[in-house]
Amino acid sequence: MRYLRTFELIEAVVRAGSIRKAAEDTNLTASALNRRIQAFEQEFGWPIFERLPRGMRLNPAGELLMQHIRMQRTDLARVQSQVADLSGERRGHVSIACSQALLPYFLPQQIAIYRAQHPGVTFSINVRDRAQAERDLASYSSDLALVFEPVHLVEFDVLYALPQWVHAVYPTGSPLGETSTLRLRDCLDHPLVLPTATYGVRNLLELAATSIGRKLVPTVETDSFDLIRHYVTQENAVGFQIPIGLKPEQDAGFGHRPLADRDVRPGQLLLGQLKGRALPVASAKFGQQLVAALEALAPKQAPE
Amino acid sequence: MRYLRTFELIEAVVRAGSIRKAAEDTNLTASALNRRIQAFEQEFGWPIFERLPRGMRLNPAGELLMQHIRMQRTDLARVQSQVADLSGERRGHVSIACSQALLPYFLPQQIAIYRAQHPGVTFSINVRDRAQAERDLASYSSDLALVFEPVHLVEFDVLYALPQWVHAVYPTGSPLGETSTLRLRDCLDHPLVLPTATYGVRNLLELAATSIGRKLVPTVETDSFDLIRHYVTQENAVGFQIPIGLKPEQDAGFGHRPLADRDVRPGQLLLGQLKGRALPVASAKFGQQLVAALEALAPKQAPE
DNA sequence: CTGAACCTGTGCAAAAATTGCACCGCATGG
DNA sequence: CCATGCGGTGCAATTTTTGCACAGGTTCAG
Repeated sequence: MRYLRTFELIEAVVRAGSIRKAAEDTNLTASALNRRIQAFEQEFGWPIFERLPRGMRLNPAGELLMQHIRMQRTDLARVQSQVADLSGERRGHVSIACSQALLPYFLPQQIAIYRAQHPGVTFSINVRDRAQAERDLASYSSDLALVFEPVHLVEFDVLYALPQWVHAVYPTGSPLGETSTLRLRDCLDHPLVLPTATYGVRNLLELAATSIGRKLVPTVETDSFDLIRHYVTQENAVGFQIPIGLKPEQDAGFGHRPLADRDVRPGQLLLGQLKGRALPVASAKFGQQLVAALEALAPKQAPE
Repeated sequence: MRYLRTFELIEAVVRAGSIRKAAEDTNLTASALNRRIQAFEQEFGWPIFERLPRGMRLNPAGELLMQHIRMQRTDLARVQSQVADLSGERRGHVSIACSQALLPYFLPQQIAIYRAQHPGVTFSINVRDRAQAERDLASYSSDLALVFEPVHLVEFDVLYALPQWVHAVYPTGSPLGETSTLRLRDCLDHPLVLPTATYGVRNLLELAATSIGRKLVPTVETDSFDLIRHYVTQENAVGFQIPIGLKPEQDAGFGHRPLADRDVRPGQLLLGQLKGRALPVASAKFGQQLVAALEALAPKQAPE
């Protein structure tokens, strides 16, 4: 959009940190770019950049303006998407900030279902921990967030909350698969493969361990859920995940089952958006589909 | 703002209804304006105007866009006002859609108080009936609304609700001033000076009259509260108003007192804004002052 | 202390976009 | 049926934006 050029240039300067670098990125001369920034500041009424000997940095006024710019851009996208929708064709783009657990089965399936009906819609999936996901929403860089046990919840509008019991993952044939109920203390006798502290599963486990007077000593600590799943088969270890990231049936090589309710409280997988924001049509509709899909998942996943 | 020029031009065309007329208003040639509109439509991706033999009219896509334009413009104003505020000086503009009853005493006083502290802030006061006031908020043409008994209340965020008992206004010396409690039936024996049906006071009175099996037959019906006040002294008539528009003490020529609670239910004077909208600093602060002022008014105005 | 490497900012001419003018085709309404 | 008012277009004039060269300043390494 031509009339948004000034905003693009401002953003380029913010990103690059100096006019000269931004000028390269935007295929302009530093002088031309410089004058556009100056012209804008004059119209706006206040400087929006601090001039430092090493470049430019947003001042508080500029920060406020940037928020407006981001908001205004995404709102224009929303309008365009609504217009496209009333022209019959649904086009558009859905961006989701989500937890790793959604990657193997849930999201690929849901996206495929949606795209079967609306092939014009594209997706971007950004893997974020729960804190980053909320920041993504706030900066309008994602439309939807699907995360486990988010932290702040301010400015977060919950569209659906799905309870998720933490599952233990163990190699096939492990004694952990035998007992009538799986207790946390039984797991702690095995080598532990744990997610790092930024993850909700780890948090729930730490709480649970503390309350039975034990400590979690991870043999392997990782931010890859994939690694957790695959490591347990190597060393008769035990890993932990939420069931939405696992196949319902036992997989070749490893099995999984929920930990006892009284040991580890269930967490919540939350689908949400930025509070008060009107989403583009495609994102809103995909959100609705996700709600329906999560709803269908809800009762079945309660432990026996 | 230079970069908003395209939007201004679009708005001009919408207002004027044709490119040629809009061209005059904007000091442009029809051809230049025409090409800017066409260029925008191409960038936007869809036409936003219907070409009629007699001019241009927004199509549905255009309506959506206009909403975005209005929103974006007022949000920019908000940002500028916030920036001004963090520069220490408070500048800005407050626009209020309000009922007539606020004009004689309440608003002038409140505005004066506010301006004493912030002389840089200007005001526009738009007298609107309750339905219009809400439309004003929705189209971003007013920041705040202060109205009696609004109708829809969707998209309306209530900042404060002040109960208001309908008062009868009568000439000094009228028997209506004598009784221990003022009943509606006593008023109905006098010639009635009533506001038109768009007003909340009329609405409350109609409801009350119906419930005691009477009908309101106005001698004078008007949309001027001023006329109501002044007419009663001419013909020993009785008018009705809410107390916020009346001096607490009896005025020269006429008196007023609340109608009995059981006859006419009290209405609500509502201060509100558009739901979910972030107001400019000046408007937000003035809103806070109004809330405080209304709060201070609340207990004293309950009838004995 | 010095010179290279950054940075923002400015005068001026070249390039690009916008505009005004004249005009076309078309529907409408007296 | 013709005058009027409408949106749209080719082309030249005009305004705006840009690139180039360069000024003035700070930082940092040697």
